[in-house]
Amino acid sequence: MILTSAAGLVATMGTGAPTAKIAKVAGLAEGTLFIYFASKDELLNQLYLGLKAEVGAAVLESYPSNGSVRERSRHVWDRFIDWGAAHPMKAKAMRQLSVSDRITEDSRRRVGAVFRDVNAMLEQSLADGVLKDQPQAFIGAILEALAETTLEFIARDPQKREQYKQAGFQVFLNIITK
Amino acid sequence: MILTSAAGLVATMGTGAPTAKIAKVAGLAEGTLFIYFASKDELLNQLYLGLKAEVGAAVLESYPSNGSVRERSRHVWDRFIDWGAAHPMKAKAMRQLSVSDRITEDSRRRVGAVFRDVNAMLEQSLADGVLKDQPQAFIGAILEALAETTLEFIARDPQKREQYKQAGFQVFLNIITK
Amino acid sequence: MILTSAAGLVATMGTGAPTAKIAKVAGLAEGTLFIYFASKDELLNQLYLGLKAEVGAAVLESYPSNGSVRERSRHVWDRFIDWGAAHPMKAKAMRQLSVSDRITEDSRRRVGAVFRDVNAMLEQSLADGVLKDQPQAFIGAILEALAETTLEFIARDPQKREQYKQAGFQVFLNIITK
Amino acid sequence: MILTSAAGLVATMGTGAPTAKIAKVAGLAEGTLFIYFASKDELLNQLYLGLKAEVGAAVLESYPSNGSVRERSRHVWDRFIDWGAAHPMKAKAMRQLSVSDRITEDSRRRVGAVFRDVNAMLEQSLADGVLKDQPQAFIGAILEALAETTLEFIARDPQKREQYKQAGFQVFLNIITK
DNA sequence: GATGAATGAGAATTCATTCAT
DNA sequence: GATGAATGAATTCTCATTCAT
Repeated sequence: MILTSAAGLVATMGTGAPTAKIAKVAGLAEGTLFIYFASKDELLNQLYLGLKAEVGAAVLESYPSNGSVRERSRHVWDRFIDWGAAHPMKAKAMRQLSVSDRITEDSRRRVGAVFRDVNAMLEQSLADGVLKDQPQAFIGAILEALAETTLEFIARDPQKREQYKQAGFQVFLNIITK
Repeated sequence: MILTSAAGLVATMGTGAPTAKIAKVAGLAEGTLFIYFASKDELLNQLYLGLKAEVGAAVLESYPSNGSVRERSRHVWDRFIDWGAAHPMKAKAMRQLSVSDRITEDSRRRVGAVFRDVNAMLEQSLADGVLKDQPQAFIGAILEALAETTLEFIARDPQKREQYKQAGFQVFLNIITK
Repeated sequence: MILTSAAGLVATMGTGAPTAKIAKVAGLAEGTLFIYFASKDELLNQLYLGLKAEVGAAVLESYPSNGSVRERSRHVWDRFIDWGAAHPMKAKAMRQLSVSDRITEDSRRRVGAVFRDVNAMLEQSLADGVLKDQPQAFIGAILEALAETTLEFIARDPQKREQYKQAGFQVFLNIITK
Repeated sequence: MILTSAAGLVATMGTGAPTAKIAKVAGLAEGTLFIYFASKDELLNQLYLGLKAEVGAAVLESYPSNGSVRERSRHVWDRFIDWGAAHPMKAKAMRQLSVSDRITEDSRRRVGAVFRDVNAMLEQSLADGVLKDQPQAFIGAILEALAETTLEFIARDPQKREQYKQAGFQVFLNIITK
């Protein structure tokens, strides 16, 4: 699949990864890629949206709607980290794409929509956290940065996965509650 | 100065900014750039190191060695954010460079050295924070991510600078203390 | 019909018009075009021949064989211009094809054959025109160039159609008679 | 020189001639061409303007301002045809460019300016020719088409050069005078 | 040291043509 | 016959790097 090989190459080479290489890794000829994506920018944006949607789905699956704040936070955090640890390339690609100027404002806005449910949950939980009066986008960005950093360290040293995961969660909980 | 114009262009165009353009903005001819830097990769790495050194210096200047944890944390945080808000281009360039595969492992290691003093301070402060048993690098990375995110939002909406700065600090304090 | 849509696209895009686009406008799939034409060059040549045949037929229809030189000239000229004004796309496509190196010598020769009858008529009329001793092909080419130029101006400013048509005819008559 | 080799290749291959081939024929590397011309379109337009300017200069040189209409017409015609016969590639390239949609309206307008002097001369001469009431642009286009056609035949059969030149002139004179 | 023209290896993209269905 | 996905060579353009002046 094109997006899968794109994720791998963007992870290691950044958004500068050649379309020809992406196609070849996907088992296709150079030109074939452009049947599915009108341009490299479109491919990059679709990749970004696809990855975000994937995390979103992973996080929301069997979400304990009636659990305590702690339970729900734990669920969100664990799912996010587990997904990232299981797909380190995708996680790294996501980081690269986040800072790229080739991702349009429109794409970034759509991602907000995908995470609306997650954010709604967070908002309730934030009742008395340190960030209670901040815009959701800011809180979301901080948590994302926290998760990405945690994943980066897990990727570097997979054996300490649980340790980092746990430590990250402490910070997470600290941020959204008290 | 070459590095200054490089920072500006890397901020807006990413690491793909042409050396020719960097040279021109610096008031030099294309080829002259390569008298000072053997290759673009070297320029990029020097830029990365230079920016990090600059933040490091800003953060450590008139550091209140004998202050309370809160005072010292506040100092570090405020200096970091103030520097970033005063030099949004440099801050953005730093973010671009952080995810680039053109920054060598060696450069990343050297940066650790630059921040040794900051980290040492943090370590003392961490006596009973949530991250007390985590490797310094992890803690440093989380704080860096937090600061970068905060700066990103300040850059987008400079009027809310103090609000974001304050909120970010709360998270910061929460992380390193209790 | 393939040739019809080809005419339209060659008119606007030149001979570089993609076969895929031609097929789509004709309501066919990309590959289907090559069932009817072995290659793009063949399509282009057939288009060229088809257009020339169409003009030839238009010009010869109800040709006043027994009329005076003036009457016959007038007939030829009016028919040519009327056809071109009625089918500006076809006329423009013809011009594009005329200068293209993808039209074979063979095709150009065949066109001569199509116009044999028109030329025969002209030859009689030339008894004492300025070009009386010139090769038919030269005379034909000059008249064609004259007609194409006239059509170009009519296409640009359709309101002055009759004015250009009349002026062009004066030149035409001047060339073939005295 | 780039424009010279471009003229040769556009003459034989049309505007589709690859920039890489143009550069190579000019004795340069592929990329070097783009130091002198920002894009292929710019190259094509400059070529067009250059060729037109060259003809313009050839035609106006030692123009007999005080001669009779016949003398001045003869001068213009002979110079044009001689130039074209001496530079068949340039003449053919000019024809290709004339029908190309890559030549901007602006370029075409500039050419009008270059030929202002020639046109001024023609206008005086037209006092009682068949085209006396037509717009200069139309007359100019017809004469250009006539000259191009004449050159085409000379290129095909250089031995008959004087014959075609003379015959073309008769038509020319017939058009602009009586 | 400084210059900037020249290089040529890529890069993204297009398109005629093929072929399995 | 018809389809349209797949191909990969060809095309325009970019850019790090070199080197004669």
